[in-house]
Amino acid sequence: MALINVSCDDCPIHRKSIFKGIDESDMLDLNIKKTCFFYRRGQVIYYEGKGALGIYCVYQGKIKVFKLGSEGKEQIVRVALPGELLGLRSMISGKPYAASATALDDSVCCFINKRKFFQLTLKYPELSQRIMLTLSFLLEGAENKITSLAQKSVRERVAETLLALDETFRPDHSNDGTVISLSREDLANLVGTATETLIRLLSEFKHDQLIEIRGRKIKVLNKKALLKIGKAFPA
Amino acid sequence: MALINVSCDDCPIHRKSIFKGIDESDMLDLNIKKTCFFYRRGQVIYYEGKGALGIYCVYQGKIKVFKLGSEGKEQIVRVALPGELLGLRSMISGKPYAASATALDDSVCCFINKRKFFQLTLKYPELSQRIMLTLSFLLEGAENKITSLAQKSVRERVAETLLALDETFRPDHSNDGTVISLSREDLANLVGTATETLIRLLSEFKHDQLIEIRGRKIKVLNKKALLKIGKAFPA
DNA sequence: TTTTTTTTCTGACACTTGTCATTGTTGTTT
DNA sequence: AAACAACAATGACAAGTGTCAGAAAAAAAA
Repeated sequence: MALINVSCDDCPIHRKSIFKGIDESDMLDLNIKKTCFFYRRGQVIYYEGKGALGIYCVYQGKIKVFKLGSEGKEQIVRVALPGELLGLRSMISGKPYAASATALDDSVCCFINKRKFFQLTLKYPELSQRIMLTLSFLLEGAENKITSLAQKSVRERVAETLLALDETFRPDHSNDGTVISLSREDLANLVGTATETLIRLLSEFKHDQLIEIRGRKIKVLNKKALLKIGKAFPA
Repeated sequence: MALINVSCDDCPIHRKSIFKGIDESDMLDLNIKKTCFFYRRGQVIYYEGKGALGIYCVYQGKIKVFKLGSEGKEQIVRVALPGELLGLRSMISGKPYAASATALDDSVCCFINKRKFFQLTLKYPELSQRIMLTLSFLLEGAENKITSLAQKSVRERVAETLLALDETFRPDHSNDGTVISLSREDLANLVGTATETLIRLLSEFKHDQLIEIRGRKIKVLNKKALLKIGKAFPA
């Protein structure tokens, strides 16, 4: 982890982030007050159990947010991409982080102080509104995941997860060429299964030409078939 | 379902609900504008997929909030008790309900119009704050449930769920005498397992004197042992 | 009450999934 | 480049869990 300097002006997403619509002057101030960090793959942004002093805004890269189960196994709760916030819930509740966050790729995250953030919410009511929307969105995703974990087979969940990742990791507006690059262990921890089981199912999907595997890179070839296996509705 | 008239003054929880701190006059107005419904056990408050016109505030009873899986099986996402809100997320996001809600006991819920509600949030910023807290709380619960479903055995989850219900259903300040009264099917749908499996585990726990079963009523006898089985941390 | 329906419970069995052990492969370091 | 470490893949096996079928018990209706 190292300090780095990136400007909100260059931020690829700030016009789409929850900060859109903020005055020029406040944006400049935010730009100065924030602290940006560069994280190499595998490095930790924050640990479960630690106190939250503010939020992180993902500027670049991919961040996995996970909880540790009673046996020490990671359960990935979500993967955060540029423009998304980390630690929102803990900042709001004032309680310690309920999950840890580490970088899946080399990443940059900007830290925004709690006080600064709450100042902005006071000035911009639409910011509060957008936070509620963000939380609602996360909650909906979490409840879908609960239903999936409780009722679907691992096979179904793997198909579902591959499709979701294919969608999430897709570069803007590109129609093809999405490549999922995660360790098998991370993928398994996202699906909620043992690494070996995940690998077996990937092999099966590969054999059936539903996906293409090159090292740790996975490419979805047959969405329709995966949709059917995952018993999911088309996005 | 039938119209009924209950007053916020008599509301057993309004001093603890998110509406605490609202002016007398606004409270009176809310009291008039709200619509209260009485639901007999099993009756529906709202259906997944329908549009949300406002929120419901639980006044009395127990409400199960559930999603339907791809095979039509219910997954209970949470059980809402007096003072809690139903449909908050859909009202905020403006999207259709992502879950259905039905009464587990004879219950009373008060409906508050979307417009009225947003009026109040504009006047009382602390209300927005409390909504965010509520959403954060729900999200934390959901993420814990994800980890539990992904990593724990059914046996562990049954123990965990029994303890959680014992806590949730406990009458205020009473130290003993909590009785869980749910159908086996609902319990199974809460735990995320087949009804038969749940019943077998209940029989086992009963045999080991961890719980007492009288019809559909379950009483926790040995919390410590259940905690150990559930690999949970003491509340 | 008696009858009917619903719910709970038990048994048998198959199959999905996790665990352990081993080998092959990829990528990193010296 | 060789040596090493990390990761990916496969096999064998046991245990947990879901499904189906049917009996017992409880609740609801007549």
